[in-house]
Amino acid sequence: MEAAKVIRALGAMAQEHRLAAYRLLVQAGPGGMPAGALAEALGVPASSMSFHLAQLANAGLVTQRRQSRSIIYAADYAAMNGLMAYLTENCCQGQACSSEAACSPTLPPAKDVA
Amino acid sequence: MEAAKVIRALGAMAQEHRLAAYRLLVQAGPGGMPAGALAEALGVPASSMSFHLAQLANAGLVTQRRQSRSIIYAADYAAMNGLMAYLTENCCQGQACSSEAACSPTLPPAKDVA
DNA sequence: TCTATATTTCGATGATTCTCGAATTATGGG
DNA sequence: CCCATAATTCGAGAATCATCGAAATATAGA
Repeated sequence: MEAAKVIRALGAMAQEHRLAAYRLLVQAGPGGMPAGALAEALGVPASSMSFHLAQLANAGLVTQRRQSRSIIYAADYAAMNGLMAYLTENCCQGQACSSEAACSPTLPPAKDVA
Repeated sequence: MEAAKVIRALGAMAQEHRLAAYRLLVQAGPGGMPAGALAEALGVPASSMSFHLAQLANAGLVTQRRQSRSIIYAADYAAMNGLMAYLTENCCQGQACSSEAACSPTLPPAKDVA
């Protein structure tokens, strides 16, 4: 994932309603959720929700498909993986950066691989 | 890490110069880099760089310490770990979300843990 | 103290973002 | 065709962000 796309993805998530919406979509799974349900769940006017969903979609973090009168949004897991991979590689010294392996503050003491 | 802090961290990284600066700081390691070196490396005026570094510091992503006439910035790995942990837990269904274990688009077929 | 270096703060400007009601588009049913 | 539902687009306002030169602050050395 190139830097420009990463910046758009980060910017898309850096907003209260959008982060909340994305979290709901992750919970919802591949089935996704209609825009209206998200708006109601977050207590946001439909037009505002639409604005935020467009940002998420533009950043490639969510997909949209029409189903009858509703438009169903769903989290795009591949995009999230790409973002996590970028951050892990570029912002965590390539460490696995999670509970199992915390970002080491410096390079490993010795190159035990070479 | 609570949502508000996550949003500030995401917003701090969602900018070309700031993402680039943070990457340089990660590469630099715990020793960090002085503000001027970052400004020069990125080709940004000192006052602009200072503005961006303040954002990163405010988000808790970097620390600053004075060393003689320079102010040394360094990546705060704990903050990055917290951010990654939040994203992994809330945006990846708790999967390890990295090369070794891609975010599964849905819950595992069976609960082989229980 | 005077001067040079390193950085931040101030101030002004332009650009982007967020919000939300009103109007518009798309779909489905009678 | 008409009406209701679901969503988006439009338009205007407020708020925040990004940029950068000039001025201010802090440190160090002669």
